Amino acid sequence: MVRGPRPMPQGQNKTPAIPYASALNPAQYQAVTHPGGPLLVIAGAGTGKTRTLVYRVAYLVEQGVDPRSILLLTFTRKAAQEMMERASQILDARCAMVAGGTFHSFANLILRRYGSHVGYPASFTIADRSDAEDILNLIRTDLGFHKDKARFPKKRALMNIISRAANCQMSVGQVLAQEYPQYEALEPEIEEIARTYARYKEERAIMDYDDLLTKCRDLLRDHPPVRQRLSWTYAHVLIDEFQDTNAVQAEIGAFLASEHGNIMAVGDDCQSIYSFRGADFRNIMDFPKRFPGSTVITLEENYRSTQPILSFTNAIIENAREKYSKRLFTKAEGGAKPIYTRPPSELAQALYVLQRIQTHLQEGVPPHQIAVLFRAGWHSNDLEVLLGKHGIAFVKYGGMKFIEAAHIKDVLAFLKATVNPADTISWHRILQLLEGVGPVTAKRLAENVKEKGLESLVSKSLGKRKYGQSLRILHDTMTQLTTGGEPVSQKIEAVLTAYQPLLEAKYDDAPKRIPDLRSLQLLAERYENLETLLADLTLESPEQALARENGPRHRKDHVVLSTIHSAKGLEWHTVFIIHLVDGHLPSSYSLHDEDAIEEERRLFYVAATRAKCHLYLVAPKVQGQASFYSLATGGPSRFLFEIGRLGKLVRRDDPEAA
DNA sequence: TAAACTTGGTTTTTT
DNA sequence: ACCAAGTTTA
Repeated sequence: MVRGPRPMPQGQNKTPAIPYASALNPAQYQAVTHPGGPLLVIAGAGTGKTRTLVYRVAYLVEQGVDPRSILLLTFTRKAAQEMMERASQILDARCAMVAGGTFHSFANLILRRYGSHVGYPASFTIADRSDAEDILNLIRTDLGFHKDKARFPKKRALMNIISRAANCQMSVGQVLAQEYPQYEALEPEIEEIARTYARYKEERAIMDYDDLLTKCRDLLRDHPPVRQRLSWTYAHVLIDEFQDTNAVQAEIGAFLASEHGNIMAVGDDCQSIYSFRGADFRNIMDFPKRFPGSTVITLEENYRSTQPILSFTNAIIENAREKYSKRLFTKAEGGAKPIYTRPPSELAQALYVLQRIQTHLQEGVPPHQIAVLFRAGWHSNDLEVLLGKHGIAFVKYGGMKFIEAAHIKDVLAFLKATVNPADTISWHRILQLLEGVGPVTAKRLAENVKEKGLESLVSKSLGKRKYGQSLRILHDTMTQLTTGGEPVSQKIEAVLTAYQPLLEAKYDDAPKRIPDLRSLQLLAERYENLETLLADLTLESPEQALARENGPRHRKDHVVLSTIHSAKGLEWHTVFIIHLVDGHLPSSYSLHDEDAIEEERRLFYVAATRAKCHLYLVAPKVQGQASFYSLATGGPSRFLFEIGRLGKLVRRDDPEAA
């Protein structure tokens, strides 16, 4: 059963519908029309990386490859969606049938189907980061380590350690030695927590983000028939942002390509910014070793930025410790130098940005072509308030999310528990909403439900407790939800009815939260199946899903605020980089580690290369004494100092005069 | 045993 | 500013 590339009726016309040679430069053309076999495209910022992938998809489809057998793995689902849309525009609707998404969403799909091979039922639930941390916290308390004399890591640190071990393929001991020397003495205890955590999830059909990747890898590695079948299903594997994939993701890609070798990876070593998730920019260099016979193509012509911006970004990356193989150029001439400014305070910074945004809007720059970028979610707090006061609409990417709000998590816990009654961490959350039920009771009841089923909630001994009545109501709701076959929207309705009184009892600001529940309900109406809804909400930020839902028209009236990480792959006419101060960018956590500083520099590079026409570099003077929360030294970022010709590359702007 | 309150320690980026 | 742990009260 050979199911490799095969001709489709529509694809047999001999003259291509798309003039590839004139639409692409020679390097892009070579990548797009590559005959097959492993291909690595090193694509500098703004060199048409997305364009190349889009045309590659169209080319393959036009050649007669079944679109469903093309797998396009990207960093966000939005990116995959947009590429498929663009490919559909240049060729035809067949391109929308390409299988695309993130590694996590792909792994989710595969594991729903083949999970039994690695010990999971199709109805497993996914624990997002905070669920996973809650599980670790339960285990930590259970094992009693917090009572020890030495300070024991908190749930957040535990999660970081365990996740790093999974992503970097290391043992807990190795992670501790490398990254957390202060906890090295606690290795046996932390190991025990990690083991208990793994067992906890397996027994309850729960996966965390890392499990999706590692279990998918295990499935492909340990089950050759499944691997062969999937490899033939996906006859062409395309991976975007390859510099930010980690070892597990790279293995998944390799297994998928194992039968045919048609793997195309696109990335830029200078833009690797996810080492905290186990990505190593050196991986991209290993591609030709891993796939013998690889073709390597480098894209160096930049189509995004003006020459002054490009000169500046080239100067940033020139100071990287490892020298890179490419130098970007543009044929375009003219353009303004980046503007560097030093507002006297953080508030003055927000005011400056506000005024500049207003000016550009008056000049006719569309709001969605203006972006403000920063290192950490809270860096935009001042600006958000100010923009709100002046009636400038904005969307924010990164930072606190819709799905992380407590009331949304509550509702999702109800839904997860109906899909997977063994999901004790969701039950734990639900039960504590009831008056008179705290952590101890919740834990006991949750374990009872897992062992003995829903009926254990209405046993005689519990009926006498003061929360007996609430338990009966909960039991009835959940029984109805697990047995009834009604559509998703009705199930949500039932959950909201049960949850509303609990919400009102728990939160003083309940009226403010109710609209969010309606949004959730609206979002859910499109789904036929609860598992899919839950997986989508956990694997893609609803902000992005909603933005897509409301269409481009909605997005166009909003200025964009974004963390630099979330700005990956995007571009804007005008870009502000704020908090360009030592301690913020580079972040103070990175200052003691050379590799970490290198990554912060790449982060700055990614931010600056997002700009097409205008780039603002804003380094506020930090006022007041540094508290625990603001560790900035107040000096402008070292990355500015190290650029020797800074004075020639940027124009200074005196905010006092503005 | 839950809930309300005090105190002391921590700190980012994302699927 | 937030979270965990300890203390007090009901």
